[in-house]
Amino acid sequence: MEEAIQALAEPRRRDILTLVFGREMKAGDIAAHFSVTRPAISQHIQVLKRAGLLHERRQGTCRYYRARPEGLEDLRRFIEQFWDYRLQLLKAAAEEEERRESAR
Amino acid sequence: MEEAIQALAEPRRRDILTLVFGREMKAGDIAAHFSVTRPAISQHIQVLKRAGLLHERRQGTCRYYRARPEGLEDLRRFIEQFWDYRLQLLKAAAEEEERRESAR
DNA sequence: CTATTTCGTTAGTTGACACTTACGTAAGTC
DNA sequence: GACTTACGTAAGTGTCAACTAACGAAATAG
Repeated sequence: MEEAIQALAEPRRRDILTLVFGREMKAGDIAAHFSVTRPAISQHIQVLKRAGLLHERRQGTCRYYRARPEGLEDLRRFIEQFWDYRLQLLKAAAEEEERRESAR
Repeated sequence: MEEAIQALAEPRRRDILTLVFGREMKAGDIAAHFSVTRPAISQHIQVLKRAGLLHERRQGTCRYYRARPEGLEDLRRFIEQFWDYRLQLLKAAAEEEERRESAR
């Protein structure tokens, strides 16, 4: 999870991930979407790959990438843990409200 | 969301958030849990607060903090979007498997 | 009012990281 | 073999952020 959240903390890497979400793209085509140089994007891709957030498929000299949602599993659990607590708070607040309603 | 994910990218800030998850704690007591200096923790707390991830309550000279799950809403949506896609892929794979089963 | 406690804030330093330029590599094409 | 295409990698640079030490502020105790 450490690597995944570090990878997502960079806005451009989130953009890359969104770009290859649900469809494969060549490294060069990905880089073409950004204003920074191609090596910069290549380095971002390596970070995402190392974090388990990208899947690579090689064909000839090209490398195709697509998002790999499984890499988000741990981070998702971390977030969801807090979110469930929020729902629990909301439920408790609603019940409190109901008690006050019926007490009138 | 930008501020939230930046805040969570730092391991110590995640530790702080976990520490005040479901219970209030004084700033000093939070700092006592870590090996770095108190000002360092204080700065982390400010980052978390600015990101909307912490709630502050002042009483006398003390400041009590607790996790504020609502601050995770946007980030949660971002993660969940990819996760839903994963479930969709799994479902498609299962149906494919079923088709091959019944075709035998 | 002075002293103490509990904090936040500022200044300065160090390390990490995103970037560019230059180079290396692997798979075709002629 | 030499050339091209589509990449990754290495070296060097500037920026930002996490930290410590020193200081400031606000509430309370005596």
